[in-house]
Order: sequence, then C-alpha cells, then structure tokens
Amino acid sequence: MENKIPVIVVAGPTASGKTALAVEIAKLFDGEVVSADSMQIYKGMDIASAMPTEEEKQGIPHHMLSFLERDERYSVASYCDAAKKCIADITSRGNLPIVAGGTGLYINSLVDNIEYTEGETDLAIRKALEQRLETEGIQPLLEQLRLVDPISAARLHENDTKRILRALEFYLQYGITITEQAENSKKNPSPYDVLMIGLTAHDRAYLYERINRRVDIMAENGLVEEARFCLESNNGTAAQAIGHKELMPYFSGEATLTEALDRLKQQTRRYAKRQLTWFNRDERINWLYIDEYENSFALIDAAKEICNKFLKEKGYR
RNA sequence: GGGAGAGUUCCCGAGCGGCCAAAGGGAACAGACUGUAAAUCUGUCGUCACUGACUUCGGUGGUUCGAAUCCACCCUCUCCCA
Repeated sequence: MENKIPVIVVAGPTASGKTALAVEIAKLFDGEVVSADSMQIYKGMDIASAMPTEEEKQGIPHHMLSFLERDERYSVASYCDAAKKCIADITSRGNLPIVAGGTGLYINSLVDNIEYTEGETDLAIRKALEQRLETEGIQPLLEQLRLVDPISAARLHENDTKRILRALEFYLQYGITITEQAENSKKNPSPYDVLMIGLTAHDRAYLYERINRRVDIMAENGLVEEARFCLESNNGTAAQAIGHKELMPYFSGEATLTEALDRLKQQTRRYAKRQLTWFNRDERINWLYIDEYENSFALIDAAKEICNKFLKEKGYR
C-alpha cells in the first residue's frame, strides 16, 4: 500500500527443501534469492553447509552466499545491513526478492526491520567480562546486571552466561540496557510486505530421514576432504558449523567414519528441531508439509498459489 | 573343560542393606533466543486416580523388620587358562 517492498520468505528446518523451492518461486515470479543462512556466508564449506550448487541455482541469482573467509567474525547486524542492500538492488531491477534460509534470527531481524546499534562489539569489554566470569563466577556479574537492568537479570537463567555477559557488555558499551535496546529496535516499521512460507513435515521421522540421507550424500560428495582441509586452518566462527567438527573423532582415530557420520546426522537432527522451535512461534508462516504432497510439482503448485494470492491481493502483480 | 568378572530405567553408566524410581551423561520431547545463532540456555524424562500409590535394577527362590545392594541355583555376556 504505502510503497512497501514485497518479499517472499522461504523458511524451515535444514533439509526441508528450501533451496529448491526458493529457486522454483524465483523462476515463476522473476525472483532473486537472498540467502538467510549463517554458515553459507562462509567460503569453503560448500558441502557441509549444503550451499546451492550452480546446477541447483538454475541460473537464478543468489546473494549472501560464500563471501566471507572462514576466520572472519560476523553478526546479525552485518547480515541485515548487507541483505537490505541486496533486497534494494533486486527491487531496483524490478525483480522479486526471495529470502530463503534456516537461520531464524537472521530472517526475523531482516524482515521485521530490527534496528541494531551502530558500531561493532567492543571485544575489550567482552574479554574483561569473560575474565571476571573466570575468576569470580557468574553471581557477581548477575548482581551487577540486576542493578542496571533488572528486567534482563530476572529473565536470564544463571547458567545463561553468554547472554548475561552480553547484557552487561551492552550496557557498558552503550550506556543503555539491552532491554531498552530491544524496545528501540522495534520502533521502525518494516519496509517490507512479507509473505512467509515455511517448509516442514507432519511426520518428524520423515524429515529426520531426509537429513540422514543428505548427510550420506554429503559424504559421497567429498565432505571428509572438505572437513580435513577446513579443520587444518580452522579458528573462527565457521568452526561452529555442523558438518566438520563432527568428523574430528574420525580424524584422530577415536571413531570410525560411520560413527562420526552418525553423530553428524544426530547433531543435524537436533539442529532441525531447534529451527522448528524458532519458526513455530511465528504466526505469519504459511506452512507447507512436504510429506503431504505426491511430488515436488504438487508442492511447487501449492507454493505458487500462495504467492500468487499474496502478490495479487496486495496489487504487486 | 577350568578360572576371573559382568548383567541397572531408551542407550552409556553410578549405586553395593534403609536417606533409591535409583547420581551423572547421552538420546528423545517441549521451550527460550536482539551483534558467536548450525551457537547458547531452560524444562520434562517408570506408570498412575501424581505432596500419595503402584511396578522396576537378567531369572527363580531364600536371608532380613527392610534388598538393585547379602546367599543359592539358573540363564546370558566378556576376559584369562585349556
């Protein structure tokens, strides 16, 4: 209505078929894909992160993929900045932006226009706090937080040291509480008119089977070699990715390859579960159940219908 | 064939006469999540008519006020000697 930008989001747990569906939607509506994946941003982890291959992309432009060195730090804020630019560019070309990925925090922050504070995290403050945690334990830090930001202190579990530290760190760096910041961050309405499509399965076992199968395929496609190479030069954020670290016991001889891959499958299933927990609370999502359709064409048809309805009703097409 | 040891709740694993439905970990399920998010954290986790009751610790039978814990026999497994 008031000059909003239409954006289609394809969300869902890993291995649910987001990549393929996003491409199909892009083909149907002159779209370009903006990835919302915290690991596919890194270079050199194509197999583990299930990065779309050129073949899978089918000529559709993809953004926010494979542009960061593995030892570089990254953050939601940086992601939003860059992704917003991508959306603006795509729109200026007259194309439809399709945000696809499994990192819920990235998707919501981008699409809901969460405003993050200026500047980078002050690592010196963080380091000092981590130092104190080491020597004093969490209680004094929690007490200190209670004095400045009682709401956060009450909300956070004492074991949640990461968030307690961040809340304190935030206050020390910016002089306002992270609680206030959370409020402020929601002040500006989103410039996007969002249609959210979520992929999931009625039967969780069905999804888990797909995950297991995909890990086996990754192994066939050279996951072990990729992991061996990455782990040699590993030091940063990318080390958190599921896919390489699980092979460590295999490299050190503590586990067979099969055992390591089983572990990897399990970790991936657990991750999918967490993703579902995140997305499940979003009332806006139009869920498509992948185990409900005869084949991918039927699924694409269903998605197409939802998109058409959205675009027509809002007068975009 | 002889000897040593082990069998515990979905899995691993502690318990070794009462404070044991049984530590701890894992898995699973549910949830949280504002600059590390594929990370991090929380809850539940024998059954039920659930502040109490009931059924569990390889099997059977004992000892005892009382057993997962002690004894006997049996079954299964592991290791060592043949």
